[in-house]
Amino acid sequence: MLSCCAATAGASRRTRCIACRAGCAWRRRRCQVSGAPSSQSSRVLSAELLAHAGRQVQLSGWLQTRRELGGVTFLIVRDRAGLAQAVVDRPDVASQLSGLQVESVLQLTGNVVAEPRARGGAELRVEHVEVLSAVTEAPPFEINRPKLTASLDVWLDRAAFGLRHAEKRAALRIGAELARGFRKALVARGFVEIFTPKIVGSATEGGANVFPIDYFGRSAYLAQSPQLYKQMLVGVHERVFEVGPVFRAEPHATARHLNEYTSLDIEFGFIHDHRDVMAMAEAVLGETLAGLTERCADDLQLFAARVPVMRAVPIVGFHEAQEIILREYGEDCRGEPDLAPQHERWLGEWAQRAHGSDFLFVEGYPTAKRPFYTMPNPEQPEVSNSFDLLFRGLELVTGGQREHRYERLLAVMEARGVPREPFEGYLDAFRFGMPPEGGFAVGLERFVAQLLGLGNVREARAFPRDLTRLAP
RNA sequence: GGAGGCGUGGUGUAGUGGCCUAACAUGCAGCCCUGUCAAGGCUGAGAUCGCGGGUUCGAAUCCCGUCGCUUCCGCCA
Repeated sequence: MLSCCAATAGASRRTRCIACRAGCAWRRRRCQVSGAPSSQSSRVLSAELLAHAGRQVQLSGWLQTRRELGGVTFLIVRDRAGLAQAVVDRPDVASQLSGLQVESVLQLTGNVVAEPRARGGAELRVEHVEVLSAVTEAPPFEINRPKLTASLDVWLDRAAFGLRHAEKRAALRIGAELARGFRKALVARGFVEIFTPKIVGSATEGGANVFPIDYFGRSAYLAQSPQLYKQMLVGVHERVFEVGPVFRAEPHATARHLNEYTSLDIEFGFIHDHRDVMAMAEAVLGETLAGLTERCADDLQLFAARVPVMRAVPIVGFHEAQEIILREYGEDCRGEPDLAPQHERWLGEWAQRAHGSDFLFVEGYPTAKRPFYTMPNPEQPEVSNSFDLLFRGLELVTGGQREHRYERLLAVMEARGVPREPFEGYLDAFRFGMPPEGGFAVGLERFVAQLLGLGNVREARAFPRDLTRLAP
């Protein structure tokens, strides 16, 4: 029952700890697992309990479960590293616990005993209890069960409490780990992390609606994408990425949309065409997923999640995709400028069946359906050098090559009726030298949701913003 | 913006014209229990069935309105 971080850290270093009392060989050193400095406390984490057998320690955490059997009471304590069992058989200690509900925060002192009957192989025989936070109100729903029974709406309204459930914690850790792995893979490839403004003066891309805000009396918007800024920064760093929030004001109410989500964005120069961007997406996301398997084994197991191997992802052209839908599923969407969600689900199913792949690249969407900065195919301008990456039938990534030629960019903007004035700052990037470039964006919460098989993206975000939910 | 589904103790569900004085599980409270690990046993409290109107001898149940939630579509990651 280890979290991602503690699992790997604990496996190789768990015996080194100054936290224990006299007799410990590692005294005066900093605990490598808990990070506790020698002067602070003698706290031991749940995952470290067995390594401290025979010693007196402090175990602190939330009271996850209490099982009273008359003369003996079992306490399951939760801390950041997992769960540990503590046993109370002294009436004076037991009386201190009366009236306390689950989630009370306790600091337990006692001896660690190796005990095969306890989960984790050891338990704490409690001699002293310090109540750090007494909870006397019965919780709104049960969070100490393997499955959370409360409905999405109910637990999200009490998210500060509901997120403590094992599956919710695990889903958030998976998201954190995906972001971490993404950063690591990109830094290794020479990308610089950037932080672009989330308050912007103009509604950049069009398409998606934006949230207007008041900016010292001027109208401004919450950024719907770092797109334009990351492109400008390609002119600065050549390779850039950002992990940050984006805001979409579309009034949609579906299981796959959020009005605020985390976008994993990259953009880089000196490419030949969008195929280079696809190759980068495959390499970076593949590496991110591979790291996840070893770092989050326990969390993944909670969901019985199968982590896909991302290698040689099949690529189909947009029109080819429509032909496949017609041939395999009998619906003729050829003429339509985009793929509907049902089409993407079919394509995901087909990719699994025909290629054994959880992923599918669809390239060459109609230029007219893509934003103005999209690079058209030089042979067929009505087809763009763009792509989507479907993950188990859901649009996870959008990317492509961008128009880097200043004069062409101006011409496209003119033809599409995009006003030049608000984009002068953007255009400077191209006026003063921009290599052929491209990039992509990944929806983090969608990634987590698809990976874990969550029914709703909202479950992949701590405090989701949707059509009606603005708090907590 | 459009379409469908669902609102019943704290939570999750059953009940879809009279058998409902509303059931079950879990949680909560009390009692019993020294090896539990979704602990077990006994007892108890807890819901005017989202709200308003209507049909009917009779409504949790049917109809209308309204509010809330949810899913799908449009759009997107």
